[in-house]
Amino acid sequence: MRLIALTSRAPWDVARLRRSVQKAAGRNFAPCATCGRADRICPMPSEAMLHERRPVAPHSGHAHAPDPLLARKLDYHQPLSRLERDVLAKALSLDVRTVQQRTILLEQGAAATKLAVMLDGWACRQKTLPDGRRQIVAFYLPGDVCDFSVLMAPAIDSTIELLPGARVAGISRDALGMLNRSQPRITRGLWWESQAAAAIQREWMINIGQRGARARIAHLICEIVTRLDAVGLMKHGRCALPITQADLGDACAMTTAHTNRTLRQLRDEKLISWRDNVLEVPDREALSAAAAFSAAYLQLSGAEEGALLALEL
Amino acid sequence: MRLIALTSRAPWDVARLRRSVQKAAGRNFAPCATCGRADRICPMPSEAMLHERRPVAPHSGHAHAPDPLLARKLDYHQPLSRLERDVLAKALSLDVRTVQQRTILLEQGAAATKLAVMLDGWACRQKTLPDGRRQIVAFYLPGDVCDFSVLMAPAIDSTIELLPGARVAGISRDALGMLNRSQPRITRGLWWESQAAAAIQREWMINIGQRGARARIAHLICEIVTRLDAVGLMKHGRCALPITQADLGDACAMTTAHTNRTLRQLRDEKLISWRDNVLEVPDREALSAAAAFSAAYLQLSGAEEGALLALEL
DNA sequence: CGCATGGTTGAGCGGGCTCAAGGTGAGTGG
DNA sequence: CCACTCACCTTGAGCCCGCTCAACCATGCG
Repeated sequence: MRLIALTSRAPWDVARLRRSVQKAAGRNFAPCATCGRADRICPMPSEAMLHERRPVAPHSGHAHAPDPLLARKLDYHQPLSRLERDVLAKALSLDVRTVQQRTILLEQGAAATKLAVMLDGWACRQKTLPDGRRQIVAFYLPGDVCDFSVLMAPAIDSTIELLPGARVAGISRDALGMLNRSQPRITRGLWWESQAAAAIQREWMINIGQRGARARIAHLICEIVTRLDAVGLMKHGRCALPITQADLGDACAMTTAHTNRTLRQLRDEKLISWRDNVLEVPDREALSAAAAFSAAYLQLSGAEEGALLALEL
Repeated sequence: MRLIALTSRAPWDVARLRRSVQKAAGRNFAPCATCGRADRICPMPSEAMLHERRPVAPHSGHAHAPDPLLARKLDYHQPLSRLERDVLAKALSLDVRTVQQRTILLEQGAAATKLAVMLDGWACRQKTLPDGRRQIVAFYLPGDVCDFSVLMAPAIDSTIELLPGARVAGISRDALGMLNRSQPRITRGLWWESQAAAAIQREWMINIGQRGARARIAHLICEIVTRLDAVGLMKHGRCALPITQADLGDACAMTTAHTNRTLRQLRDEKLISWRDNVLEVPDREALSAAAAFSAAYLQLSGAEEGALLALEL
C-alpha cells in the first residue's frame, strides 16, 4: 500500500518571485507583433467592437493593441484579422488579475463563471486524493485557455492554481456570448483550442502510463518547450520555468526524490540545465530523441481554413 | 529500462461475437422510451427535419423513433424535446456501421470526416509507442461520441478501434452543420459531452498516476458501471463487458499478468465477477469504497438550463 | 486434430518509492 | 552581522509493488 508523499505546498520563494513579477510588470506593452516596435502605447480597441460585427478596418501606423499570446495560438489554426486581434485583446483586457504567490484560482467543486485565459506566467490544474497524493493534470502556459468546462459544468472537477507571477484574464459568459456573436472565428478557435488541450491530456496519459522516468521527464520538458516556442517564449534555447521539482514530479506521477535523481541524470547527460527557474535546453534534438518526442499531437502545424467546423451554442 | 509488453492484438472470439451481434440485431426498435411499448414500428422522422427549425409537434400515439442512447446522456444536461429526439435519431440513422470483430475505425494520423457516435457496443481509443507498448486512453460506451477533434484537426492523434459487436453512426460535417443550424440545443449538448469526456480523461490520469493496482482496476470498473447505468445498460448489477483483460490492463497501464492477479483478488473479495464478457458487481458500495470512487466528475447530475453556454462555429 | 485466442499462475528481479537526513540560499529579526 | 526559519534541492539505504519471462490451461473453430 502506497503511503502519502507529503510535498509541502506553501508560499513561494519570495526573492525569485519578485524578480518574475518585475519581469512581468515590465512587459505591459510588448513590441508590436506586426511591426516589432514598442515605442508607442497602442490604444485599445473600443468596447463597441465586442458588440458589432464589421469589416476589418485598415489601421494607421501603430493604432492597435499588442497581440495577446492567445492570438498567436489561434493563428496556427486560422489566421486572425487585425480587427479580430484587437477585439480579442480588448476582451482580454477587461478583467485582468496578477498574482505574486501561488494562488488558487478555482477550487475543486466550485462553480466558475468566467473563462480564464493565461496572459503571462503559468497555472496548473491538479486533483488531490483524500490521502494527500496529488496529480497535476495540466500546465497552462501563457496564451492557454484554462478551462472550457467552466462554461457549462455545474462544478469544476479539479483545482486550478496560479503559479507565482501569473497574469490571467477572465471573460464573463456575457462577454463571451457577445464575442461569439460578433467574432465567430475567435470562438471557433477556442473550440479548436479545447480539442488541442484534450490531445495533450491524452499524450500525458501515455507519458505517465508507459514511459520510464527519464523519458517521462524528458517528454514533458519537450512538450513545454515546444508549446512555449509556439508563443515565442523560447529565447536561445532558454525559457522561464516557474515550477518546483515537486510540481514536475506530480505532473509525471513521480516522487520528488526520484524526480530529482532523474533531473540530475538528464543534467549529467547535458540534455538540460535548470537553475533559478530558468530552463535551458542546449540540444532539442537530443532531448527529443531521449523522450521519443513527436510534436504532432500539439497540432501546431495548422490546417486549411475550410476544414473547420464547430458547434454553436 | 522497461521492455516491451507484447500482448497480442488480433481478431476476436467469434462465438461470443455472434451472440452479441444477434442481440444487437434484435434491438432494431427498442421499447419506446416515452411509453415503454415496442409493439409497433415507429416511423423515422423525415430527412427534412434536419433542415428546418420548427416548433415541437405533438405526436400521436407511437409515431416516433426509438431514442438513441446519446439522447439519454444529453438529457442529463438539458432535457430534449420530442422533436429534438426524433431529429437526433434521424441523424444517427443515416450512416450506421456494425462490426463483428475488432476493427480500426480511425488510424492514428488519418484525417477523419465524420463525427462517430456509438449506438451499441464499445470502442477504445489507444496510442501505441514505437516499442509496442500500448495505452488505452478512453473507452467509448453506447451513447458516447467518439471524437470531437475529428471535426477540425488535420489528423487524429490516436487510433480508435471498434470492439466486437459495436454499432456506430457517422455524422458528416454537412449533416452536423445542418443539425447545428436547425437544432442548436443538440449541438450544445455535444459541446457539453466533449467537456465531460475531458473530465473523464483527467480522472484517468489520477487513476494511472496515483492509485495502486487494486484501486486502479476497481475505479475503472466503477466508472464503467456508472456510465453504463446512466444509459440504462446495467441490469441487476450486471452488464456486458466486451473487452479482454489485456485491454483493461492497457487502460490502467498495467501488465496483463498483473491485471489478472488483481482481478482475481477483487473476485476473491467478492467485489466483482466477470465471466464470458459479463461483468457482475454485487455490491457497488463496497467496490466504490475499495476504489475511493466518487461519480462527481462524470457530470451526470445535470445543471440548470440557463447555465449553458457554448461556442458557435 | 491443430491452432488461435484469452485466461491463469509462478519465480525472480528491478525501478521507483519510502524514509530520513543534510545542504543551500534568501528572508527575517535581533 | 548573526542566528534562525522557511522553501526548495540533494542524496543515500533499503524495500516492495508491479514487471518480466515462461509456462500451462480452457475454449472454440478450421
